Amino acid sequence: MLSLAEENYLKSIYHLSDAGEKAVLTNELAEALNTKAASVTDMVKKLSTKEFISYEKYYGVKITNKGKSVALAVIRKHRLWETFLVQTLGFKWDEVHEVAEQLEHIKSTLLIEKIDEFLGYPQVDPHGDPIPNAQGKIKKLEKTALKNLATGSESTIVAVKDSDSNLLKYLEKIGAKPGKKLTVISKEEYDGSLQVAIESQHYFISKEVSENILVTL
Amino acid sequence: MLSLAEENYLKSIYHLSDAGEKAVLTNELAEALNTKAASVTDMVKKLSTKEFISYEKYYGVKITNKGKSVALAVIRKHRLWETFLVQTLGFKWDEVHEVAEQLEHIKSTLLIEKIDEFLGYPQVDPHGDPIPNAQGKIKKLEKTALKNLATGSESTIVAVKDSDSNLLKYLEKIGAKPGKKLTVISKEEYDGSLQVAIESQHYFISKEVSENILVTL
DNA sequence: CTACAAATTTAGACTCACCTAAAAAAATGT
DNA sequence: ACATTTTTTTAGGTGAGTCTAAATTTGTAG
Repeated sequence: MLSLAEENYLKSIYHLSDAGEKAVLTNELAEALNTKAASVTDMVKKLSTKEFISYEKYYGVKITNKGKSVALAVIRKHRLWETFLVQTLGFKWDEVHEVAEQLEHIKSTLLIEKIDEFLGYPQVDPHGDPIPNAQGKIKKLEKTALKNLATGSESTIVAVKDSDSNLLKYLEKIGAKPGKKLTVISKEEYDGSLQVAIESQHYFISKEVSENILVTL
Repeated sequence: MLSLAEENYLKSIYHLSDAGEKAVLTNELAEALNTKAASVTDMVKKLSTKEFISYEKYYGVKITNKGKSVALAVIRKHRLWETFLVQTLGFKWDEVHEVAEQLEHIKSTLLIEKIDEFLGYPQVDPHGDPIPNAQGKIKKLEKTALKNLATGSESTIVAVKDSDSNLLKYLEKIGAKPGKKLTVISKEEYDGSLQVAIESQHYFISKEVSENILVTL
């Protein structure tokens, strides 16, 4: 059974390596985990002998498939808990991270499968990040800012980048929640604002706001 | 901030001392916490200097008010999580303990208050144990086995003692769930069986079953 | 190519929570 | 009352995960 620290290292390595694409350096990891390089070296040796990563002195670490599957399980739990906190308990999505960091380490496959079921098998968390399935498969979706869309294009809201609570309230009011469909009616060249339709209601959206809404086609 | 181990010690001390009534001995604690007496002595010294308990060599420990409030906060979380697991996620109440042992250590007052609200401020957990409020006050209720009731008395089901899944299924079928009202219609002296009404339906209940249903007047 | 800077590793130490074995105190039986 | 048993404490040690300071390796600029 992996310790809390080991799980956190693997999660960070997974993220910093872009899902295992590139190697991760000691200092990057130390920074991400709020610890010192010397501590990272120690832990990295341990994870290496356990074959969750491969480690070459002075060249950084690469995550193995074994390591990836641990990382993805933790990420799955993190994102499901975040979704639960927001959808079920009414947390604002900028309040959930810290708690989810704790909940992601609860050991019980039954629990997380029940939460998944209870939430109706969501595909993305409240930040719009995809939730790995029980086998660790991620369905990755192309996210782009609303402002990049062409006139006439249809898309689905996936997340909001900023966590300003005025913005959140405004979006709440116009029904711009993750999952909602959205069509770009027109764009104003001179100020970057645009007109959109959400459930056949039309709204004007400023350039600033349109940069903070993430959508998928 | 208290460590996981410290919280577990305080919780055990609280329980073993009958809510702080009597002193707890080193060996009792070692047994309850699955550890060795020598380890208990160490920890008990630490908790004592932090004033969560008072400790007198060879005479055991007594929990202080400060210690009680920590213990009650942990117990509150444990019981709310158990209630959540059973009521919301459909766990059987004999499957929840291990997971709740982990969840009770999640640090977030907001989270536990939201869970409490979501559950509708339950008074007892699925085992019929009372849930302390946010201030640590426990409303204790007189529990007794159904078999002890006199003919004609009305009561509310509070919990089921046994965790036999056939029993649980049977009780499910006749609607004998915690919270349900129940009236004793008649008692048979020769075999201890009794007839009860649950929501104006009448059922025969054997002596064995009546020993496993806990009620409150 | 060499000297310096930056990144990384090693060495040694700390805290936490646990352990075993031995010593000490308290409880018990006759 | 005293010897034996039981309980508890002390002493010393372990592993996990962290730290600082020093040593080493790698990268870079002239």
